[in-house]
Amino acid sequence: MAKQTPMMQQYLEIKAQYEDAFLFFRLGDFYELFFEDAKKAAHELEITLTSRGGTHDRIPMCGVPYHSVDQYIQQLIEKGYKIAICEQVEDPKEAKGVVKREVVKLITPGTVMEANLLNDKENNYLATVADFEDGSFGFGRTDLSTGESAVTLIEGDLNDVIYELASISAKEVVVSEAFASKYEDTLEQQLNLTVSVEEERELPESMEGLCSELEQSKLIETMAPLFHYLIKTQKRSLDHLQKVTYYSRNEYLKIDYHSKRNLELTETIREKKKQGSLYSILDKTETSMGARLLKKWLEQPLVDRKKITERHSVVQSLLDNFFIREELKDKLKEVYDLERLAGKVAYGNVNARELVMLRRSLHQAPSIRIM
DNA sequence: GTCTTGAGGCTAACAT
DNA sequence: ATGTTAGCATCAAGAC
Repeated sequence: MAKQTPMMQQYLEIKAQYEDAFLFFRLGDFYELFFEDAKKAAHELEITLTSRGGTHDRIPMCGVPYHSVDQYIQQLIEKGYKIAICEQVEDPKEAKGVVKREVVKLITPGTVMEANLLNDKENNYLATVADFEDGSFGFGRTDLSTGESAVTLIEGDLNDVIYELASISAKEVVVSEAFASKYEDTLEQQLNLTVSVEEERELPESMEGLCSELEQSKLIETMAPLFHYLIKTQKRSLDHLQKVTYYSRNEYLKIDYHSKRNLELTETIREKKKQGSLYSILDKTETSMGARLLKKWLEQPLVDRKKITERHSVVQSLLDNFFIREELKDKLKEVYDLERLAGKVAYGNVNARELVMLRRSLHQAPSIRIM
């Protein structure tokens, strides 16, 4: 390969660390992509592929201005790609030679934090699968935007794993290299999700507290790679993550994929539209948190009689008490997405408008609690 | 409405 | 040797 300019050397060094992601390389007012990234991105995003350099050996390039980068990120995330955002980390006026640059965050389908890329009414799950020597699987999930995590064991085959991944609509799954080489194609094609590899299997010290309620070592081993992946990709505070909860797959009714589709619980069969689904008819929720909970209830019906009765009696008491119900509705209208707001605060990318939303929401909390 | 320009880094090519 | 300039993705603001 021909000798590169200083900036291209810098680019290649950084790119080598993020082989599996599009590297958005900040250059002045633009994020630029080079080489194969440029060719692929130009094709996916339908933008012009150009080049830079001299008259010979020009380097393929495409780019977008910083103020409209979000829409392009969104397109790539929706297609399941990962993106590394590389910023200029010193003042160009002070810099001698090329300005220092660093990857400041990795955006992947399962770790998106930007509100405009997330659907309010749906969780955005990053899953993880561990395969144990006895043939069983560990299955875990985290929604980075709300901070919730849950884990279970699967005594079954790969189809049961696929069922679990499909039932939470996981966007991305963290697995070992060995697992990926065996099943990556199946997972990507059947479930349309992004597969990420993480080898580290020891639980990070900073995450021990989150796993304090897990009693079996298999459960902790399942979650460890997922937490490593989060630390590696996010480069930020993960303080808003809540304790990992254990659930048994027997708590919920198993509905096979085809039945679920035919019941049109959350989307219609032919158009995959929400409108017309059972969920869209039942959804009278006032908050995003409520909408996500309702969806969970529909997709994972309870089987334990006692729990079902409990849930019914709560619903019944609200049905019977018109005034309390209406008052509660009014108060909840003032409540914004607390789960995700908390995440943004811990994460350090909260803005003023969102802080005002947080204040209004918390203001309602005491009176709601009394009811 | 349509056309032109500049936004900010970096570099190749041309000018002194 | 050192200095100046043209170009280069898209988008929004300004000119017409």
